[in-house]
Amino acid sequence: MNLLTLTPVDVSSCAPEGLGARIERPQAEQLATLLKAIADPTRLQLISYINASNNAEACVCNLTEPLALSQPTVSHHLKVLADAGLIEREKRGTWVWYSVNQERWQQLSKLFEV
Amino acid sequence: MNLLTLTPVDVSSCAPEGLGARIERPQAEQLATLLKAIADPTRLQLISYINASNNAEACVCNLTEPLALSQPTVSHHLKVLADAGLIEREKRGTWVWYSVNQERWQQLSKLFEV
DNA sequence: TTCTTACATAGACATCTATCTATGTTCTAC
DNA sequence: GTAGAACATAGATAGATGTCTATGTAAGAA
Repeated sequence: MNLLTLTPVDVSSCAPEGLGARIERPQAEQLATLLKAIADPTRLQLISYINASNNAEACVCNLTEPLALSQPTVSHHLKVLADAGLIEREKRGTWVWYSVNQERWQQLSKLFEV
Repeated sequence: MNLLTLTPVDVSSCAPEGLGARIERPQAEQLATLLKAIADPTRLQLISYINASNNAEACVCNLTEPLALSQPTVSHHLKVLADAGLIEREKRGTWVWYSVNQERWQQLSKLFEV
């Protein structure tokens, strides 16, 4: 089974009332998949490092050293975040630049307004 | 190692600027522990079911049947949520009533205001 | 006391996941 | 076309986790 769905979950349509009303299993699983993407210390750091970078974007090579992780491991985590729609990927020459999808984070924020 | 720290993380002091500024490993691990508590479909359903109950509280016996899970499994998930400070426990007679810690959820909401 | 009900804890087990090394792919430069 | 740099993918492995059954604990009723 895939770690994450290929089409990122739309929080607002999948749980329009947040967690204030009963959500059924399929919606709960979609939300959990999205939340699992951020429920990891390395990925939280990646997000914060990208946000704190120039133009709020960073390439993989800028992230491996400060996190003291191998390049494939960082690539793996960035893929998880990208598959969840939380960050965006843009290839420019040999480099790949990642940036945070702000709209998506705002959706998440609303989910917790119980 | 414990699944969750015994003293629930204070989001606002551990990441005062949310994910807008670099967070270091210890803070990232604390936040991840908190987020892992909600990054599970069963626990998301539990939260929503508690919120949707009378007086926004529910006992274990009210939750096992609609979730089609064994009582120990439900107890386990409620413990994870309680240890993270996301729900509160109150024993009344033989029953144990769980309710959502609203303040804590608001803290979480602010975390995502990137 | 004894029984029953509601819940927690312990231990086992299958699955998931974070990390690594090794290798593939796609650019740029020469 | 060849070499090197940046990143992705594949496969392996140790550790984490969600679920269960079995059992313990505490409170009320008879």
